[in-house]
Amino acid sequence: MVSLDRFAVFRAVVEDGSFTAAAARLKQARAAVSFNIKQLERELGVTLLSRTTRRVALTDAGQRFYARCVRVEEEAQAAIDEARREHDALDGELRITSTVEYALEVIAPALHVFTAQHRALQARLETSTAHADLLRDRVDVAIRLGRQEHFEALPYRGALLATFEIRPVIAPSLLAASGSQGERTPTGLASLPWLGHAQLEHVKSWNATDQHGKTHVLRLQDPQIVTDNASVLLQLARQGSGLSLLPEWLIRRDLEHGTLVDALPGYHFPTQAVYALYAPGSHVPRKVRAWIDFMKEYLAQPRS
Amino acid sequence: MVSLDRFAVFRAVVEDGSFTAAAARLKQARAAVSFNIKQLERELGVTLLSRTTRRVALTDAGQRFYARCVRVEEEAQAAIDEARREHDALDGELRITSTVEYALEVIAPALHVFTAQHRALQARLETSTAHADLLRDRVDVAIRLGRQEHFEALPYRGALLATFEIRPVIAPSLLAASGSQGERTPTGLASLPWLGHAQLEHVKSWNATDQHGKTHVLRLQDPQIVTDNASVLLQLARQGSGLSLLPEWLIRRDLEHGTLVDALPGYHFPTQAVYALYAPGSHVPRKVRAWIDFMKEYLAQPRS
DNA sequence: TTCACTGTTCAATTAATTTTAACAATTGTG
DNA sequence: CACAATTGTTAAAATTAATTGAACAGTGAA
Repeated sequence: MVSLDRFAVFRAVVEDGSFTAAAARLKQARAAVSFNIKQLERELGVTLLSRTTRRVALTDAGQRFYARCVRVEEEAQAAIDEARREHDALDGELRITSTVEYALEVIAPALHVFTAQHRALQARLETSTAHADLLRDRVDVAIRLGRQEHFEALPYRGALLATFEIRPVIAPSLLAASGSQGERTPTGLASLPWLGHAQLEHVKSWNATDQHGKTHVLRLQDPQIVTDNASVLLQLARQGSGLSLLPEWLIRRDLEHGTLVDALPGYHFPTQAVYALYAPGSHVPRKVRAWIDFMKEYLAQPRS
Repeated sequence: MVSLDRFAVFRAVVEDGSFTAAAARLKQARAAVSFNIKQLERELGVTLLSRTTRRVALTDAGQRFYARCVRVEEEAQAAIDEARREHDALDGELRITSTVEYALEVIAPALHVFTAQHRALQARLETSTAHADLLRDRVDVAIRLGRQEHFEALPYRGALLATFEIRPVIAPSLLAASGSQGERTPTGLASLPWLGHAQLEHVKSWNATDQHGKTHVLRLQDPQIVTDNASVLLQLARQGSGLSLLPEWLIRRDLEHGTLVDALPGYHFPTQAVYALYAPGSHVPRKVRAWIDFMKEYLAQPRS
């Protein structure tokens, strides 16, 4: 009913003392100021400014209304400023979700560096297997792993942070004990026991590419053990329970320590993506942007 | 830059939980709500509502902004309500100006009755000879006396309260002492001493109309005494210093007491107007309207 | 799956605002 | 005292902005 936008015009007239001066300040034609004041008075049903062609004076009602106007405008400006400040702020809470394993192996160390750079930020890292509803759970960024195509269909915005490979790994003891005596070729692995991941159980073969770009199909037996937990899979692999395909970031230390060895060195497996998903909307909060940019850079440089 | 009118739309969405419900409450199309929210977010540069087609959720910034919005709207509503209340109120101050004589004889007794009817009103009656600038002096109503045409040119709005006559009066002693021995006719008065009013000094003749509607021209001598003050004129008349033309409201009691007598009973003089001038503007405060209406009624009934 | 319902988009319509220019009223200046 | 300058208002035109209605794509429940 009453347009609040005219408050600013009224305020300008009062403060500048004339319609002309107010128009100059507002960078509008005098007629526009006149129109707005008239409309405001009509909407209120009250005369705010007594005016002849030469003098403008506040009425009683106008006097009080002016004081109110100032307060309204101050409150409004505070609201606007706060929204923008919050948007541009590198403080407050940053809520992140990821899988347990990735959180443990990658996010946690990364967060250690990130929060050291931005001490005003409080990170809240939630690990969940279920894919959370970003909106319902008020999550700022969800780190998801998988094939790129898989995320492009989601109703979120996503940024590709990095890619990684799934590597076939095996305990040295199992490799030594196998009949093929350390033969690390596609055919040599076919007879080894296989540890399956629940989400990939149906995949009985993997495409591996050699140095020359030639594709080899690695056919697998039915797995003897299947689990949905990558950590369990890793543990089983360490124990020599079988050959397992695991993301490179999960097995980095085992490879360094020799507790696991690469079962097909020189061959490449299809890359997986690390995606950061965040709520749609044209304006991304600065802390979200900062975290994503940081992670891109962090994941680009090789880990020590 | 930022339109405050969209705050209400945002608030409705938050409170109703969906764009559709908000649109229903605001009696608008869903598209309008969508448009307004998008504009608001664009103007702020901040995403306030995370939304998929199925769920709407506040962002951090949106959460805080909502709280601010409520305050802004409350302040604005208070401003609007106060302005309207003040406009419709019969309290506060009512500032009136008039000439000293009219204030003394008419306004003061009238105000006595008026303020008794509206005890919350505080009247401030300022008597001034100079015609005040209504706007500069913040006068609500100026009571002015004179010819009707005189006020229609002013940049104020005016209401005709009443009309009155100027009467020629004379002290009985002077009338008795005059040669014509009480002859109260136009010709009989011509030789009497004349008391002039400064504003009317140049007028040497008056048109008087008898009962039959016939106009007589009353030719006067040069006045021996001239003053700009009606009270002084009255006092001089009482003393028998001369014949004087005075407004009927000023001489009412003198005529009753016989300290003055009408010099031309049965003849009529051109009527003068009592005008109430008030500040222009389409909306007249209720207290001003009440005072003017009261005065019209008050002046219409014969004084005791 | 299908269905009902969500928020968004688009083009067309409608409404609102702004401007330009002319005007009447008023003040200060020469 | 007339003149020029300036004020707020007005009217019509031009411009912008907002709103609508319909079609759409995504979502969740039966």
